[in-house]
Amino acid sequence: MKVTRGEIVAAAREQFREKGYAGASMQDLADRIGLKKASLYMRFSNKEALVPEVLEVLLQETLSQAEAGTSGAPWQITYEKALRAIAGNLAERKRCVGLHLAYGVSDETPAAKEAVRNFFQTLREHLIALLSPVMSSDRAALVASDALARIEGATLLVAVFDDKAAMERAVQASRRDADAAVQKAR
Amino acid sequence: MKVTRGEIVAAAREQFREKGYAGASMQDLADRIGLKKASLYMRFSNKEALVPEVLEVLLQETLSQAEAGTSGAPWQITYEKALRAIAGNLAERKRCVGLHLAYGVSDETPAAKEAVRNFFQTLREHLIALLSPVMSSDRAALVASDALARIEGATLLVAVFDDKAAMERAVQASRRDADAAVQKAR
DNA sequence: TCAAAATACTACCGATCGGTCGTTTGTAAA
DNA sequence: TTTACAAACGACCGATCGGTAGTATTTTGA
Repeated sequence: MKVTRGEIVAAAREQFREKGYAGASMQDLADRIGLKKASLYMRFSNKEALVPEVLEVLLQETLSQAEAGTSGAPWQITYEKALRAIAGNLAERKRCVGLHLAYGVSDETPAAKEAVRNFFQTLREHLIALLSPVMSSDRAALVASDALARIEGATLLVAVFDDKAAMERAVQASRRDADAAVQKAR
Repeated sequence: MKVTRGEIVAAAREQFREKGYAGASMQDLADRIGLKKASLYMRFSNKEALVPEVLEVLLQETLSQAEAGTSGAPWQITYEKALRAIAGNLAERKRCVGLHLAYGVSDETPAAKEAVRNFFQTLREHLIALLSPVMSSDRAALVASDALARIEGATLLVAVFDDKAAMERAVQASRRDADAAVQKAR
């Protein structure tokens, strides 16, 4: 007895990753964690309520990976580590939870939609904060946005062609972009 | 009377774009084109069968836009036009059909999965063909793949933040990447 | 002109969807 | 040992899912 909230969220994360928001079912999720559907609804009032918590866990995991042991390191190292944290599980698991949810939520699920927006906004701001010390904040915003797009886009090649090298290239290229932006600003 | 196959495919394309594979329903699709569901099944034997035709239309549309009036133009112009054709409807419509389908299909829909693969492979090969005259085919493959990833990734920013400028930056940056690859090879 | 082929219809199928009902079980404080 | 409450349960809801059987209507070609 007693399935933890964390276990539910972790399983929901896998379901969303594999099947997207529409494709994931509460019955399936309940089965995976060894609960009956009615019991699952005890813990989460509806399907949409899973989304913010899944993204919150994913965000914390990503940010903690990004910040692990980077104190005092030069900005290039810290930035690349952050990119790699975002790229993280994407290449292994073949699909990106965030992107799958970004496409899956709509105006019919406003809470989920806002959660997705906050998730990516926080990621973006994290990257911007790493770049701001070495370039103007306007430029940092563009470089960070493009890095995010590049990494998320690489998940397409991973998903469709199993091309994991594309993800590594996206990380490296994004780091070089940041370097170039610093050079140009001088 | 008599709804054309093209009208069905066009409507299916919109549904897949907006709701993804799992989220789109045959009943909804039938309603939009003014048919009863059973009549829709007369024309397409199942939901999965819609996918290859939707992608085929999208592919032809993209390639014809890419090739329109580019005979004799320098490769940079032709390449950028192709990138812009791919980027095309993405920015307006907020979501990319190809990417939404790429994430939505699974091993349970093998025909659809293969169609998605073929779609992106053909797009990629088209870009590679444009770059091959001016760089090694290995390098062309990498540059083209990264351009595709970049543009598809930009759809995330368009979808989540309504950041259409990100798409334009992705196109411009991809063209510059190709230029740089040519310079480096000399 | 007339029959066959194509197209569309009504009506229905079993399965599953998200979600809720009333009830029982386990656990921990009083 | 009683009490109280979260957690889990079986059974069920109306709606919708993808898909099909049988029939009517339109288009077409000989």
